[in-house]
Amino acid sequence: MRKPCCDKEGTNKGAWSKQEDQKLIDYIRTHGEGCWRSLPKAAGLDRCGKSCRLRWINYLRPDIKRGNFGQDEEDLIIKLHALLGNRWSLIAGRLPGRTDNEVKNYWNSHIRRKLISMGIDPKNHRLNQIPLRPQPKSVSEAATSSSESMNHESKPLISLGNTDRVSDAASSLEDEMCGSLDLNLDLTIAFPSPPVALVEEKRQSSKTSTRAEQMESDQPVPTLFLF
DNA sequence: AACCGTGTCAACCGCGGCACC
DNA sequence: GGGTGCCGCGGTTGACACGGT
Repeated sequence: MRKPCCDKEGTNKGAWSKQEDQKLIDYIRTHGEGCWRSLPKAAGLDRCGKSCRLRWINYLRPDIKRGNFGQDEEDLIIKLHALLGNRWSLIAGRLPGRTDNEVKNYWNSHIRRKLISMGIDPKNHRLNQIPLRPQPKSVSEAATSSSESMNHESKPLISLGNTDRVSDAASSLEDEMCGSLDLNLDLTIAFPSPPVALVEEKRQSSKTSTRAEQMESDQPVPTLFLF
């Protein structure tokens, strides 16, 4: 029997106050991330470690990019979702400054609806009915239709079956890569907006590194990688 | 102005994976 | 090899905002 992640009694829940945010920020600035379980006590917060981690990652981290998603970001999400399924953390890893939660929310509230209205099944990116608007005009619509065209005929880009499980997506991805799909997609996790010093350090070392490593470190915009 | 339906998004919950002993 | 603890992920919930009637 798994123990609950924290003592549910005596821990705050719900929205974070400014004071709580400040405590968390101060603590992480001083001690760095990690040890989430012991962090709340050390930082003087009546929260469980998970809650602290989530708050930091999704909201307080200094490199978070807030605000609306750009068209290029939306296109990228659609393409990555077609390849990876609901692996939001991997998708978010390709969108600097975006969190998995934000990507997931944006997908569920905007993109999913959009695809459905176009007659596209958001689970497998397959055209499952006559689109309401016959001639797509926006970039994302074009992106989606290009996914279709990349995919020869109307075969789903990823065959997710009934469950939309990620392992299926991953194996299908492998199949696709072995097949004729010519996408140069590196799926290793990229840290969103690493500290400048780190980037510089990596740049220096990349002079002697392999081409793959160079590509990994020199990717300012994910779309460069994809397309 | 009040009510209701819908959309959005921050936060929670439970589970799986991994590391350590 | 099995048990335990922690972290991270994805699904879900619930509060709030907003627009329509």
